Amino acid sequence: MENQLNLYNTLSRKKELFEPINPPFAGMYVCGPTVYGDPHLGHARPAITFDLVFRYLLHLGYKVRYVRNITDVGHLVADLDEGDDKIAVKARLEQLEPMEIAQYYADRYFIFMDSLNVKRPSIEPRASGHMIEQIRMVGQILDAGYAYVENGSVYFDVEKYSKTFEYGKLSGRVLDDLMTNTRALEGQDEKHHPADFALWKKAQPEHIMRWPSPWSEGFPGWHLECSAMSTKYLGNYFDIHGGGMDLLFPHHESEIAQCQAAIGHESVKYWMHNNMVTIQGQKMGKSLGNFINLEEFFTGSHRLLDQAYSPMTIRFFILQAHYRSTLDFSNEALQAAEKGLKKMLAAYETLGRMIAVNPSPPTPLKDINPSPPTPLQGTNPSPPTPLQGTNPSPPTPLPGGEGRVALLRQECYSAMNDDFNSPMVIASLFEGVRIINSAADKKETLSPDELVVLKEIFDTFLFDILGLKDEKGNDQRETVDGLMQLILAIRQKSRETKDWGTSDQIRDTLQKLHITVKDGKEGSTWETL
RNA sequence: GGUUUCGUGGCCGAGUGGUUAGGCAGCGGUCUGCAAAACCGUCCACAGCGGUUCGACUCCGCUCGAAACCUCCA
Repeated sequence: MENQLNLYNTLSRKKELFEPINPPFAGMYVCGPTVYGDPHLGHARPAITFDLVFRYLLHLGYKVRYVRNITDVGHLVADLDEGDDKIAVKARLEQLEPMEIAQYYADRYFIFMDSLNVKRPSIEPRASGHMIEQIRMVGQILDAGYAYVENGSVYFDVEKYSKTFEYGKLSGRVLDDLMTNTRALEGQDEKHHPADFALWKKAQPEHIMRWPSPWSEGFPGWHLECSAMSTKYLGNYFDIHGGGMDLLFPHHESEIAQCQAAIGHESVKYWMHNNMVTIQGQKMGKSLGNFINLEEFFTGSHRLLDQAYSPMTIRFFILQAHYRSTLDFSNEALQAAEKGLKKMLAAYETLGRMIAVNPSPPTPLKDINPSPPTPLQGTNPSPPTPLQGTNPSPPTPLPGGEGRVALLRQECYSAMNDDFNSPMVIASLFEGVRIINSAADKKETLSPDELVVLKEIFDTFLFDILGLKDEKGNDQRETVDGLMQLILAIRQKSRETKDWGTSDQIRDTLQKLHITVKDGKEGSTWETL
């Protein structure tokens, strides 16, 4: 009962019990990037948010098909004197094929998302590769009578649609307001109603991205690709559709209308939206000069950044806030996240040493090392546990799960089941950190079984579900570890003879190599920065 | 102007009608050859004004402020 997943459905504005349409399968579609520029913070948040959802659904045992599109056709440009395509504009500026631009930035997107340990979705379809599907959907909407052709372009008839259906139900818009508040835009006189939107646009002569269609040489409208590709890969009715809150209107609103018109019913059961990112309380925008892309975060090469922040610091920071809250980036906040994550990972290492010293009876350990990002995933990634009907229960707990340690695990599940509350999970894990460190200090005792359960909790939640990982290189780990044991043994000897000169020289030299020696009651340990 | 989401301590951020969030920073201790790390304790709070209630930070209303969308963007 308590282990049932609840998620916030934007459509109902309530948390709802997650009941997949076809268990054990779960389908999720998320609006991906328009690949005409380098990935920035605004790309990281939805990617990580829905990566968390993806990972948790997998953990619960669902067979998840996660579809995230690549928009390589581009959207219309802001200054509408042109009505141009973003990718096309960039292509003209840089004297490149549009597809060359799209390929370059798609590759960049993948690289940066990989570094953030975002799992690759099951399918990443491209808009340009689904022209046939989009054209067919335009035809379906025309056949249903909810669109009209004007001068080679096709528009969705919002006014007619709203006589039968509720256009605006997702975003809370009222059509009358839209009518009065929509700006009269140049070149839009083909529309019968200001709220109508394009399904197909006839290309002007200067347009370089164009495809043939029954109506004109042109390109698909803004919202069509998501409707066409989501239903193609997930069926006419699927579980979750996600994206940023900024897409609520008009994008997702129009998707609902398109599917209703083309298919005869809505296609999405649960709508999920992540909130936005601000930088020092301000919106992030190119015009404000506070637009920081991910490469600049990772290298620290932006005037607003005091230092570089690693991908895992960014990820941890994003997960420390609930996905439906706005998130404010500042150096102070990022540095706090960096330290917190380091403390967490250090405790995990401590835990590993305690288990090595204190072996428990032969209990099978699973996933000793957090798995690196899976290179490629099939359409149906295999779940970690057997399926158990509509509401799979979490994996069978290891023995020894009693008292505070078992409580921790329960808290983690409760938090995740309450609309993916990752900040609560992290708070619980920090309680685990406290327990581990206290035990290491001999201020508390942990049974071998408890140690194993703690490790299982960290492996499951910190690494598998939150998707964090230790960024320290593992290449020559054993060699370095052996060398360090030797060095620390020599230093220990010099300390026993009160040869502080030697012992301090070792410590200080190691510090210069970014290795910190930590002296404790039971001897010394070390860690890298 | 409209729609939506918010306003929590020095900073970031959870949560709840009456009971400790958590992280970072600060302060006091323990430990230490010195330090670091770690542990323990501790200070600082719920934008403002009304209302409902035995009791509100939590519910309702208003005010002020912020962000997103309404126009390209996550």
